[in-house]
Amino acid sequence: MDYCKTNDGILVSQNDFDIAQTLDCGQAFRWSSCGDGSFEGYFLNNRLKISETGKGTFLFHNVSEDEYLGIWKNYFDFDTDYGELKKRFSEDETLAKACEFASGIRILRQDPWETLCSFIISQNNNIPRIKGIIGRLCERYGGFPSALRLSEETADSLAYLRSGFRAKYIEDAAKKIASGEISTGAAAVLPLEDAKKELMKIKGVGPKVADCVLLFGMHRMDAYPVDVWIKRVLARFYPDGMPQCTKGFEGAAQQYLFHYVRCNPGELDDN
DNA sequence: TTCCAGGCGTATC
DNA sequence: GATACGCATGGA
Repeated sequence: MDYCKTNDGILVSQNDFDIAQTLDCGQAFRWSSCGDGSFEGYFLNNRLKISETGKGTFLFHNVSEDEYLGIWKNYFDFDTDYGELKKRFSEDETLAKACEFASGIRILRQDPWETLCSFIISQNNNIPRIKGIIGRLCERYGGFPSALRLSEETADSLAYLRSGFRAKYIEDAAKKIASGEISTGAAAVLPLEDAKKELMKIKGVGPKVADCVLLFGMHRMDAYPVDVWIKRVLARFYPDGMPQCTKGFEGAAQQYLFHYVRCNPGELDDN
């Protein structure tokens, strides 16, 4: 048993997991630090406070056993062996450093629609402002709005978000998902390139956002988003593409690298 | 003031 | 298919 019930919630023993590294590495935008190492946030409309009470031991505050097993265990991807992944990745020198730098990153299993909407907002934007826009969105609707609810809006009625040119993209995404014209469920089982093409029928969804949705919202570990930071990593270390040891799990490797170079931009310098 | 931010749509060649 | 440029907003 890797968890037990306590009066305060569920206590979980888990390797290869760091709360801040996982929730604050640019894959999710609805979590905030409590300042003491704990984080509070949401998956859909399920609220959670999570703390590390000892090395490798985590408290899911005021969570029932059913909620832990039915929601959070899956959200944090506790059934995937990231130790094994990191072992494979570490055949590569740069990846070895990245995995060691933030060894507790896990790829969250987020909601496809929320992830789609969030990464549309993320384009040509910075993380604090992305969080601000999503925060205003959730405040307005008392939680992250469904595609159906948002499909009633227009770019003009979304002006309160102050999301700039992205408002018309949010409108298009909401309408295409709500109508069923685009189905994330259908895209999930397509070959990677076909799934990307399907998502890219939405205005404001290009290759990078599509990969983010596939990786962070549909857990397609073979999808790896190439943003400005990963472009720099590829140019500096992998001119011929991601190394062979990442095959099938390029997305996870990408996330270790992304976090590593964002925190250590000097590693990109030639020397 | 200017530059930049987990890009993309459009025009142009 | 490749490349250049504009885009809303706000923080550094």
